[in-house]
Amino acid sequence: VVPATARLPRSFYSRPTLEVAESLLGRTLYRETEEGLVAGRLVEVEAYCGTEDPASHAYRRLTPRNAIMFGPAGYLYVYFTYGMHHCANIVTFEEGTAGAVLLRAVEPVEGLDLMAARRGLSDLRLLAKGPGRLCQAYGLTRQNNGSDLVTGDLWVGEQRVQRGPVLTSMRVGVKPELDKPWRFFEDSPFTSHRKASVNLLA
DNA sequence: GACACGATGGGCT
DNA sequence: GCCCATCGTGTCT
Repeated sequence: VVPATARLPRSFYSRPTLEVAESLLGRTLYRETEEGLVAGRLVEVEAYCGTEDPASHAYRRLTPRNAIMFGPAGYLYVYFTYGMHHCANIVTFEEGTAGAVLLRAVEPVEGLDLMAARRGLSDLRLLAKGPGRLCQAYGLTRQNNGSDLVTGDLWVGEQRVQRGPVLTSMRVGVKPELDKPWRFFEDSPFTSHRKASVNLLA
């Protein structure tokens, strides 16, 4: 059952990246297409802080791939990696700062059959655990790069449901010397890399 | 043009 | 936990 909740306005995303990342946790990510509706509660995200963050794709300069991150907040940045996976981010902060929040995992809520069909498996815990799996479950590819979360077929609802405290850790897959404790997650069977859950901000 | 390298995930030990 | 497929992208020549 999809809760009757309005989508988040652009002003939600037009804030400092770490604030947006923390406050996205527990909110529901929706996508409605011809295939149907899928929804999942965000349980894991990571903040990437543009030209101030050597782990960000936007660290060096604006390029054709990362251009969307330099624009206004509330748009989707999707990139392709390892020859087979997509990762989706929500652009944050003010135009020109290139902040983004990587969507790493959701707890599936609605459209489980559609997610399972797109993923080619039915294990609930594996539908959207990890950024590549999340993109596959939502059907997101480079074609969705630049999608507007304020008006488009992908959006985040205002309602927030938290099943536990917001934990933080170093980010996943980032060289330690470049990293910051900018991963925000909930201890959940739907969160990836639970063993790497060192809370360095506590 | 050439080349090195992933903000990963599935399979196997 | 370890291995590695696979290809778009950025950077350098």
